[in-house]
Amino acid sequence: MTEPPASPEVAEAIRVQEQLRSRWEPAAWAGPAPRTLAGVDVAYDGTGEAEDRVAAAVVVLDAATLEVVDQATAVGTAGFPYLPGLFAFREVPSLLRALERLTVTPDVVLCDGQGLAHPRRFGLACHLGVVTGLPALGVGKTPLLGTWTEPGPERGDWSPVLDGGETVARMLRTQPGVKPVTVSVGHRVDLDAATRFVLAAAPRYRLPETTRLADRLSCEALRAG
DNA sequence: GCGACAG
DNA sequence: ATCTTGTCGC
Repeated sequence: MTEPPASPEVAEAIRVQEQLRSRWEPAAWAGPAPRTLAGVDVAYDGTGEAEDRVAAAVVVLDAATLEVVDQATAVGTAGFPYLPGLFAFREVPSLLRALERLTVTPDVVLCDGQGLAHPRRFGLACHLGVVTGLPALGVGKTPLLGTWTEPGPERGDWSPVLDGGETVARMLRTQPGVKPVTVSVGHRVDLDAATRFVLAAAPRYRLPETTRLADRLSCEALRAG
């Protein structure tokens, strides 16, 4: 309940986070299957300083064929240090600049990190979803918090991630016998829909193609820029 | 009090 | 996130 602010910047970030949270929309995915799925990721030069050089990338894929239909990048400075729980303040600014350079508006954004599976229920996927107004979900390699049991061994098997008595995410097996990923609600997408979208985007590998392509593009942009 | 801690 | 060789396997 209490969060001892380590600095004025941190206290302000937490305040902004709780302010944005009031604009969060939990609405279930009601529309037809998305036509496009976007993946976003950020590559870094340093190890967690506010001065680190960054390269943000967004890749838009056709949801049915997973072919790239658009992509964009933006290089700059992080502007905020890496602090668990305040990750969005490090990635969102440059991600917004990359998103502005797209020529198409994606139907759903798959973020590399958490959504509701966050200490204040407002991780990167919620934050980016709210500020862009786009449906968003979180797909992480490792959970930030919560407890869970090992999901079944088949692709599509999942188990709930609980925190404080509520389900905040799912550990989802995207490939048989491979370590599960963490899927959580971001904005305007429910957990069932988020699970479907992640599985659709990960037909071959553990991580969805959206994440893999955005990761590759961001690394290239960092080296080039 | 101590450790853990998305990328 | 990033630093990094070889190695096991389809």
